[in-house]
Amino acid sequence: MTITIAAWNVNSIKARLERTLEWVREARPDVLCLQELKCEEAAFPREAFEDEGYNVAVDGQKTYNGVAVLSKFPIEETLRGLPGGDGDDHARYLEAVIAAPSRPIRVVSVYMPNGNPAPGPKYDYKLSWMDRLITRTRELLDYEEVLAIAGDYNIIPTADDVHDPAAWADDALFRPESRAKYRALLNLGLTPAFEQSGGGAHQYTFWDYQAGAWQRNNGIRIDHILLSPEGADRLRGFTIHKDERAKEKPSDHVPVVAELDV
DNA sequence: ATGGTCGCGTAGCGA
Repeated sequence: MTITIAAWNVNSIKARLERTLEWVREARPDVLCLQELKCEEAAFPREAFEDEGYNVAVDGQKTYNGVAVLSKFPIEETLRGLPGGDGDDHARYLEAVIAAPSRPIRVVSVYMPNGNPAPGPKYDYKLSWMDRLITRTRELLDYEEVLAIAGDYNIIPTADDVHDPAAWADDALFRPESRAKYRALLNLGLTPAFEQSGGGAHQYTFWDYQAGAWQRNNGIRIDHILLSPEGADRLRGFTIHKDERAKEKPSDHVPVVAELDV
């Protein structure tokens, strides 16, 4: 069977509810990982998605962050928050096993720290958060399952993934240490669905609200779906739903969708 | 042009 796994930073689920529901009705992803909910779990519009046929798991937070996993199939939540945080209470990591009819699929909704300004404490937090993700990913890869780690990584992987590399040289999303840490994550054995399905230059997933970034196509590619070997073997396609950015009251990110033959 | 836009929450921060 074919299933689709989507990731979307909605930049407030309350501000984006109608836009999100509309897209869900059109795209009907089997699994949807959401980021930047900007609300607590109790305030998440759970019923609206249940009415569309989805099970819902939420790790919410007031004002900032917040991640969710929605699935047409039953969800078993396996981990909420990355271990090793020493009091880190940011809602940025939600891991679950989806009981798809053919086989279980492990899915993680991730919202990586932005890290700006760099250098500084926020950048240190980003890099240490990535170290914690690397540690957890090692454990997950040992399971040898179909695994998708999907979301807003706040990482521009290469100079092909930004309109103006020079302008972003000192940004936390593009600095060498950030990109090296991202490569270290991939080198554990994860495959980006984007690259596996052909990749390409200047395929953006985010355009700033400011300075006419969308109109000028001043974008960056920072939303990624990373697959275990068992997942990468089954990848059949990857799509960036760029049209969402042109609609009324859009998120600054657009959905990305991986299609797997499981 | 040394800003520019959103969302939250109702000032100023985060992105």
